[in-house]
Amino acid sequence: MPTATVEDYLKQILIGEQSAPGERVATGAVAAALGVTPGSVTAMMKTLAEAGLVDYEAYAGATLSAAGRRLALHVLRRHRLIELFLVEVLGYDWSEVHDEAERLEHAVSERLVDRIDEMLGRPAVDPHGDPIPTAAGQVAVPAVVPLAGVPARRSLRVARVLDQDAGFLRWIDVTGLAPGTLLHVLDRDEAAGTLALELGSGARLAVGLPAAAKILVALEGDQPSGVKRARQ
Amino acid sequence: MPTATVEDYLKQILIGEQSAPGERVATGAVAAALGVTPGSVTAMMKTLAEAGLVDYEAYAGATLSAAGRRLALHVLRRHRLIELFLVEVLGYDWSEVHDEAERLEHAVSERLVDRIDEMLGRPAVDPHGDPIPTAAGQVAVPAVVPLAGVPARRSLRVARVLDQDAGFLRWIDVTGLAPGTLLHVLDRDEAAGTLALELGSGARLAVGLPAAAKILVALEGDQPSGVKRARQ
DNA sequence: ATCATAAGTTTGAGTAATCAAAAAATCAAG
DNA sequence: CTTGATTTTTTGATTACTCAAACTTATGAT
Repeated sequence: MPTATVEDYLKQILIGEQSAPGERVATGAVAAALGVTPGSVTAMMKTLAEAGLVDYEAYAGATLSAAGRRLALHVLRRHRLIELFLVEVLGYDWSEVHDEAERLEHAVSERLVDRIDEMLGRPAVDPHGDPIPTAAGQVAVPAVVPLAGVPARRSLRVARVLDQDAGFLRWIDVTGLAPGTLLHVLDRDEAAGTLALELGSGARLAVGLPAAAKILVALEGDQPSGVKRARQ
Repeated sequence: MPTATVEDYLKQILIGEQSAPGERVATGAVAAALGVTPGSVTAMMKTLAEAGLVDYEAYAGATLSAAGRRLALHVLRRHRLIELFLVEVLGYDWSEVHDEAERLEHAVSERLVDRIDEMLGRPAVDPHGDPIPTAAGQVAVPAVVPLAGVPARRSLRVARVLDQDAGFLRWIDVTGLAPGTLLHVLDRDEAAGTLALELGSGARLAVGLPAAAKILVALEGDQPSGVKRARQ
C-alpha cells in the first residue's frame, strides 16, 4: 500500500505529464507543486523508480510507468469525486473544496469512493470541469480549447477552469464564468491583451489573456458533450 | 497540529479512562488497543507528557490533561459523526463503518465535521449508541446499564453496543438486538449463564452473559431519552 | 567555445514513528 | 520477606520522510 506521500508525488507527476504530453516531468516542477525542496524530490524519484512506479533519469525528469499511472489515476479519481461530493452533497462552494479533498483522497477506501461515484450518478467531471477517471483508469478527453486562443465572433460554453486557487475561483464566480456558462467572444483586443465577452446572462465584460488561458471552452454547435474515451 | 498517531493515542487513553473512571490507563492496554508494542507506547507517553497532553507516571500509566482531553474528545466526535454519516447518508451497514471512520477521523476538517453534524441534525449518539461529544467537548451520559446485570421481568430498550467487532455486530443484527430494540427479560438462568429474552417483535432467544455484558440497556418507563450533560 | 546561470543531485543531519530484545520495576503468592 | 511472573522501560536499530547547503550538470548567450 503506497503512503500518502507517494500518492502525492505520483499524482503530481501525472498532472505534469497531462499539462505537457510526451515530455518528462522536471524535478523542480514537482518540488514547486508539492512545496518541498528539489533535493526531496530527487530522493523520492529514486524511491519511486526503485518501486517501478516511474521511469526516472537524472537531470532529465520522470515519466510514470504503467503501474505508476494506474495508481496516480486512482488518486486523481478519489480527489475529484470527493470534490464533487463536497459540493453536491455537503453544500461546499467549489472554491473551497480543494484543500479538503487533498487530505481526504488519502483516507477514503476504494469502496467509499465507489459509493460516492454511484450516488453522484457516475459523473464525468468535477466542479472545476476536470475529468474524473473511471475505476478502470479511463479518462474522458473532452474537445476543449483555452478561451485565450479563440478568435472573435464565436459561441462557446465554459467547460473547465484550470487554476484551483480559491481567489481565482471566487473571481470566476463573481464574473459569472463558472463551468456550464454560455458566452460569445465579441472582440479580441490584441493591443490591450483582453477579450470582450458577452455571457448567456447578457452581461458584458473584458478578461485578460492570462486569465483566459486558464479557462477552457467547448465550441457550441459541436456535439454537445462530445467526448472521446482514451486510455490515457 | 497533532499527528494522526498522537490523535490515536489520545483517543485510546480517553476510551481507557471512560471504561475505568478514576484510574490511570496502563501502557499495556493502549499497546493492545492500538496494535503496537509496549515499548512504543512508553516512548509516546513521554512525548505526550512533554507536550502537556497527558500526566504520565512511569509504571503507573497516564491520565489526560485538560488539553489532552479536549483533543481526544474532538477525535471521538469526528469518529462517531463520520460513522453515523456513513450509515445515514452513504448506506453503510453499521458493522462496517468502524475501519473507514478510523482513517477519515484524521483527515476531515473541523468545518466538514460541523457540516455533517448539522446535516444529521446534531445527533446525540452514533450507530452503536456511543454518545457523540459536542464541538465544545460536552458528552451526554445516558442512564444505561449492562444487560447482563438486569434482573428478570424487566422491560428494556437496547441503548448501546460496546463491542465494535464486525462479527459481533452482525450477530447483533441477525438476532435483532440493534440499538432501539425493545425487549423483556423473561428469566435469568444463573447456572447456564444465560438470559432468556423476548423482543418487541415477539421473537424469543437466549443470550450468554459475556455477550449481554457488552449490550447496554435503558429501563423503559424511565424518562425516554433521559440524558444528563456532564463536562467529562 | 566558454562561461555564468539555472536546474538538479548529493551529502549529512533531523524528526516522528516503529520494533526486538535486554533490563528494571512492580505485584501476588507462599 | 523472597521468589517468580507479569508489566513496563530502556536501548539500539530501522523506515520514511524532510531540509540546508555543498556540489555537479546542463543550457543559452555572447
